[in-house]
Amino acid sequence: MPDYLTIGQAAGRTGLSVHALRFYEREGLLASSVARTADGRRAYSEDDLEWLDLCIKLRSSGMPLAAIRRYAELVREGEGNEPDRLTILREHQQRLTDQIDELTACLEMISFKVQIYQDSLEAGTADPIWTPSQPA
Amino acid sequence: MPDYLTIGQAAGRTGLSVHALRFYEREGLLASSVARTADGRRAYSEDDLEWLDLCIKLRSSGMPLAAIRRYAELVREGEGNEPDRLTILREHQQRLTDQIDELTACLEMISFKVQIYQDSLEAGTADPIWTPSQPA
DNA sequence: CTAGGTCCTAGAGTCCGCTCTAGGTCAAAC
DNA sequence: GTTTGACCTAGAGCGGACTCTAGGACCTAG
Repeated sequence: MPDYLTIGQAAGRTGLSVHALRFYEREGLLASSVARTADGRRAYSEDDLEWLDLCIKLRSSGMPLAAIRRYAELVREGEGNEPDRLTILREHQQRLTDQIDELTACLEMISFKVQIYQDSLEAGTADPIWTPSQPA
Repeated sequence: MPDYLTIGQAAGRTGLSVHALRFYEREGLLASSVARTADGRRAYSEDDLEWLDLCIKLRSSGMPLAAIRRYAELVREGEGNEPDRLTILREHQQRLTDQIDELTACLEMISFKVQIYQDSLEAGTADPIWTPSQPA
């Protein structure tokens, strides 16, 4: 009896809402089905939580639910499809790298703008720096 | 007469769709209103395109349309609200930094998983590395 | 015994960011 | 002179990811 958690507790620990937990399950995002108590309530194991944490990381890095579902399906199918899983992960890895590069570029631009506004605000009161036609 | 572009050309140059260009305008995301030809067609200036590029960068880094609209409003209002603009930019800058950190963490996790799958696939054919209960 | 709290299911609703449609104008090409 | 193609407006529709509601079961405390 490796302590199981109720859906409410699982929500507390993962940061997902109770609704989202049920939703993820319905959507087939879980690698293995959540156990139920005698009266039909969900009982989350540590493994379930670990998997959920993976899902959260994948989601928060922009992987669509459909892709997570696909990955979960492969895991459910069991051994033998590791190359397919690897492909999914590597594709996401690539997207992630690209995304970080893009965000970094955006950050640079924003930082540049922030610097300019700051300088102008510090220098005098509201010195216009940008052309009137396109103050940014 | 600094050459103006039709909406189709503007779409080509920005990468936005014609629909999206009209949508952004309707949503008040533009800093200054796009000129019109005698017969009512949009005529985009270089300044318009520059502003659109800024919008695209802000969007692609996750700034919601509402925030871009707010920023555009401030710019339309003219000088005097630079501190407010700066605040919006700095908030986004912060979110961006956080987001990059988060993505970097996710990337590390994914890369770790990729490494493990790769090692196991290279070693023998499909060596299970993960506990049966939670193959990731 | 009843009020409150947590849980259940199925399905409807919401928000965001577009995307597409309908119905119409205009100009150039055939 | 009609067809093609780019443009116009207003507004409907869509996909993704939740989020919430309705209606009901069960348990615990007062």
